[in-house]
Amino acid sequence: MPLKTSHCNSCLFKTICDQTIGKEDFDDLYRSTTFQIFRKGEIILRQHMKMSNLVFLHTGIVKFCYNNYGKDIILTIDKAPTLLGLANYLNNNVNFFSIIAIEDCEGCMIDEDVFQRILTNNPSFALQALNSFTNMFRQSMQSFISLSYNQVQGRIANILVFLSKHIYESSIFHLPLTRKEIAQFAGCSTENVINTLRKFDHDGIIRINGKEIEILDEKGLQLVCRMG
Amino acid sequence: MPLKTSHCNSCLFKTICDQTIGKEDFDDLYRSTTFQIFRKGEIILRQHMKMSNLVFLHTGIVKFCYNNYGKDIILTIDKAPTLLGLANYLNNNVNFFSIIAIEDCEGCMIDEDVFQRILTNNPSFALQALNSFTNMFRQSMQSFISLSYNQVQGRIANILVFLSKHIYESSIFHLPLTRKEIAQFAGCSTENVINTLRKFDHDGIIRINGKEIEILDEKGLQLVCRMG
DNA sequence: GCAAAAACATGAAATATTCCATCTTTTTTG
DNA sequence: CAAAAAAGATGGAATATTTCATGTTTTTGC
Repeated sequence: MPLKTSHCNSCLFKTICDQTIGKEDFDDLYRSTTFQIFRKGEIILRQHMKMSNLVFLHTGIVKFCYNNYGKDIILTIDKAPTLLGLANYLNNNVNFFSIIAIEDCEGCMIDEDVFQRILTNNPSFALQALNSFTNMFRQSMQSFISLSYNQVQGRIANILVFLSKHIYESSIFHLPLTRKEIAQFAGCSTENVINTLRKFDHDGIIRINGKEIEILDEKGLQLVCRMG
Repeated sequence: MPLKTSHCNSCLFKTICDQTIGKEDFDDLYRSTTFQIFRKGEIILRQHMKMSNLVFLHTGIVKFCYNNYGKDIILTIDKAPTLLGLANYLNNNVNFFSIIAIEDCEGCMIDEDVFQRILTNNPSFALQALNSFTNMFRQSMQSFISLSYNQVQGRIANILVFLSKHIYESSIFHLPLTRKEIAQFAGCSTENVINTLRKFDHDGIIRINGKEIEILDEKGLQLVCRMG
């Protein structure tokens, strides 16, 4: 595995581990990992499957998908660097949702048994993991609130702000999702997404050029998040 | 504190602690707790406040409330016995949401510093706490999905099933919430709640008598949860 | 590069939902 | 206990949203 070795010295996960677990524990973990490339659309973790891995994502963007009686919905979106599978791991190892690459990704598969042993032996590592989980929980909660108690305009505005702030950290970005996927994220019809984006464009809040989106009036968009 | 002492031998929280932390740690915890009664409507933990307590709820039912720009929404409902404040504790001690008694409650306030020390020293206790947190997360996730991707009928059906299965464990129960609160839970207007409940009654799925609700056709209700 | 598929787009009809006005019933409070 | 307040209920108008039908553009796979 030449790829694995070439990355390992500068790996962020290693940096975190260096601060929280001993060299021996890390070497254990290291031996258990395998480097992996996921192509756009590939399933990294599959809903309902028993899993024996966590994945530390080095590069790329993923979506958290839940299939509800045949209907796909998107719970949230996350980007590297991040540890994937923690919520599932805590759910008796049964994947509560699927995690799917929405652009090409690189990650290291971490053996679940080794992870568990380290978690149990290193409170500070466990606390770090807990913290990461809490952040995801908070993010989900925000989506939850936006989705439940806003109308479609507000939900889509929230999604745009989320993508801009948390995923791309830029006011201009290339949409990684189709209109249909945004609809699955916003919990509305595809047509409604198209019309709403177009309306935002007409109102001068954003500028659309195919999948390229630029937020022109952030204050205006924030207003729609609250009021819409 | 006579009330405190009289309960402590049979306390569930003590039973859990006995399995995961040593006597010395528990005595520490014990000395830090104070017994407290919360009347219906009282705020147990207040959103945005820095808190220095967790609460182990012995009896009663509570709602998790989030105030979003002046609009109150209900995230979920929980009943004793349960540990309250874990999500907030993990969120840098800043209360992410409020927890409010919807009927009279009894609980023990647990000092946050003592809790933290025990959490750090006892991996199995931490894992237990983590597990409790995961359950709450899963519950929130279910609400989230129901709320986002169902229409009002489905959401209200889900709420009825949730109250019946997880809170009252009976097909007949006394609604602890007003129609307005159900609306805050379901993310819709009060009128819509009233009409929908009435429709369920007309359809013979439930029977309403004021705040008394009986689920007559559970299969039918489950169907509405999925399709509605 | 071309054919097929998927994504994007638009408008109109059907449906769901809220908002508002008004009334009755129940609960709270002094 | 009576008055006031809150909750529950109802109907209609206004608004939001979906569904469907249809056409255009872009992407995908051989």
